[in-house]
Amino acid sequence: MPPGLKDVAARAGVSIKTVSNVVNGYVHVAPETRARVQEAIDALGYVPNPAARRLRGGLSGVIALAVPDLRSPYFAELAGHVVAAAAPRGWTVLIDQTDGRGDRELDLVAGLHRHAIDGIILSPVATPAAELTSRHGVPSVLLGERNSRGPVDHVAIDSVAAAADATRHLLGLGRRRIAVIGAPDRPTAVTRQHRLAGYRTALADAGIAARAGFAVPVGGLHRADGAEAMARLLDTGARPDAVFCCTDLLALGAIRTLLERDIDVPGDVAVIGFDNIDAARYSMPTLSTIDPHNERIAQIAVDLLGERLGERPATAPPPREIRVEHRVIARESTLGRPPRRR
Amino acid sequence: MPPGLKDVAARAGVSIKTVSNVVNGYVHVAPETRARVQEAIDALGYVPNPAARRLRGGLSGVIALAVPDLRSPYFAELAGHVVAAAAPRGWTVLIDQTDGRGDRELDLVAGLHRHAIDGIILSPVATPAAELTSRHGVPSVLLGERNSRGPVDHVAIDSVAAAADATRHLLGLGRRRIAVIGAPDRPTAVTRQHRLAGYRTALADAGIAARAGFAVPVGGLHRADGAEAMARLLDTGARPDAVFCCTDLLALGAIRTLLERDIDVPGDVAVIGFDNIDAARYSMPTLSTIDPHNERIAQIAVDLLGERLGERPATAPPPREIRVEHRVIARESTLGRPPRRR
DNA sequence: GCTGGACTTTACAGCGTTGCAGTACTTAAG
DNA sequence: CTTAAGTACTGCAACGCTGTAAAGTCCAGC
Repeated sequence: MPPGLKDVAARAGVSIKTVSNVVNGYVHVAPETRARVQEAIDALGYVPNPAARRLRGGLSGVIALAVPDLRSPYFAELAGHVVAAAAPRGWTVLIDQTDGRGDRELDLVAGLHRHAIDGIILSPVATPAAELTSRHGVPSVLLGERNSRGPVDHVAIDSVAAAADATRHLLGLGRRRIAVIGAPDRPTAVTRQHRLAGYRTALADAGIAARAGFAVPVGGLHRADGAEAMARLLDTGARPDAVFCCTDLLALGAIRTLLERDIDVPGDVAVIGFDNIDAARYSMPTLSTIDPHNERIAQIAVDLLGERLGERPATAPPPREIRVEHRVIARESTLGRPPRRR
Repeated sequence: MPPGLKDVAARAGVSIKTVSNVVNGYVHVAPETRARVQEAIDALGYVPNPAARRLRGGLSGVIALAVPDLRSPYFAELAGHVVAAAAPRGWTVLIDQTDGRGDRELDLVAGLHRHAIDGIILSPVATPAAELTSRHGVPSVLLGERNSRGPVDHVAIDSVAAAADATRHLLGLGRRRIAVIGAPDRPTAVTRQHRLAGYRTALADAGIAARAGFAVPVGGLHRADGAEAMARLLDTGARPDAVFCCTDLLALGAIRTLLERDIDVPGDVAVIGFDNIDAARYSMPTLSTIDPHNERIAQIAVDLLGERLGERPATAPPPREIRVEHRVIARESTLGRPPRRR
């Protein structure tokens, strides 16, 4: 049985509360007493019991992160950043996989784990922000694109503008027959709707009419979906000279199809993705993309939670909307490879 | 303030304990009473407080998973499988990133979060199994290759045999000048030592002498390390006709360097990796590799924890060693591309 | 010496839950 | 009719911790 304050107190010859005071850094403890207590703590290997602290009304030091699927690199990297950002505060992160299911997202924000966690960072894909109320809920931060203001804090890039920037990058290279892979296949796919909107905006601004069949919907966001969508596009006889893919994974799949058919990237078709996952830096060719600064987003999300935890619910300021800058990262899949060496 | 048993009891007109009995499925509750209590639970949105349960000596429904870094696809995918395997049991997973630091690994097994979690699944990279004692620790399961029996349950493939199989696959294709990328750069890198040993065994069995300089050490296991190691190998003037890489990420980096130098894969150099991460199925060329059946490993690890949680510590059986079958997955990076179509 | 104040330590209650012990009733067995 | 066994429910205590209140200690200043 692990030791508690009781055991430490007995060993140090003081009251339970004095040990508690030492553990919590209360100032009015005699140095000599503090030393004796500390010695007992070390000797017994005492660790405070967060369950008891939590029960007492305190914080547990655990926050939740809800993502659709860790097996997707984008969310895995995001999760890694969140865990890393939480560590310096002594927080650990509990992971929920929502599988993109709206009911799971709602349950979580409604407070499914409310007793176990101090706050939740949610990367929702299926639920409109306005519906994400937190009844008995815990402090929440939403990540990613949302089309309406919700009742909780929100951190994201301007997804429409980013998609437009990606498209303009292709336009700037002289491409005019620009397709898009990853059009939404259902109305709840908010993120993809934004990206499609940005694509359309950029084309319209350049005075280019949208071509029928150049917006290819996908059923999922996996490499396989990108590969399959690209094949479908080519099989219609379409011959784009550039493709904007709504995620890097789609782009990597699309490139795979292009190369299999001996279509040069970027010679024949330039490809740009979105997310700047790690794999984009090492693919062949390396993938141009939009960098949403996930590390910064993770840090801000953790900081926002940190602020909320320090607030009285009564005096809490209204939900905040934080906009993070994105940037276009131009790599080989649009610029081409540098001169070869051997 | 979220409702507790007290509130539910008041609403249903029964005692606190009866509500507790309903929540826990105690059999001797009259159907009519049960229905009334259930109605109150639903109306108030009652959720049991795991902190209180835990304090009372019960289980919290939270397990920990310790991995070096979620931003590495191998561990991210593993984590995804663990979270998915835990979900049907109603467990949530708390993620610790150890950064490959032995002290963190030791702290965790020693019971750093002992009060918050019911068990821990650890994927250690820096600590010999024998040192992973759990003093006040919680039920633990170790994943991955270990060179000595430890005091806790352990699930892994036979890493030496798997590396030998990978090397034999290259030998079977007629390759004789086989290099290895990812030799350990320090003695604690147990996993890589095993894989190097398997490589050497296979070569020796085939009567091939090890060449000096054909075992390239790496400082990390990232794509960049693989790319850099491959460049280093080629810059020495070595001309291998095959490379066994200790991880898929190293292999993808190595392939990147080869292609940049116009060395055909697998025409000039066949490459095989290890891990079967998702990216290996979609790289260009697709990557041959060893599949360690991570999904199965995750499932077994969760099941082992489940068994341990149901046991009295006194009657607990001794640590188990579970061996999972691996298999060689031959793809384009060793077999070549199928005929092209357009 | 006495008062007041700062410093140091302590007792107690209660957070939400469940194991245990126990009460009150009902039914079956002897 | 008595006893035993079973069913339905309840009350209490304790898990480990910390906020509050309060008690005890010490010393400066009058």
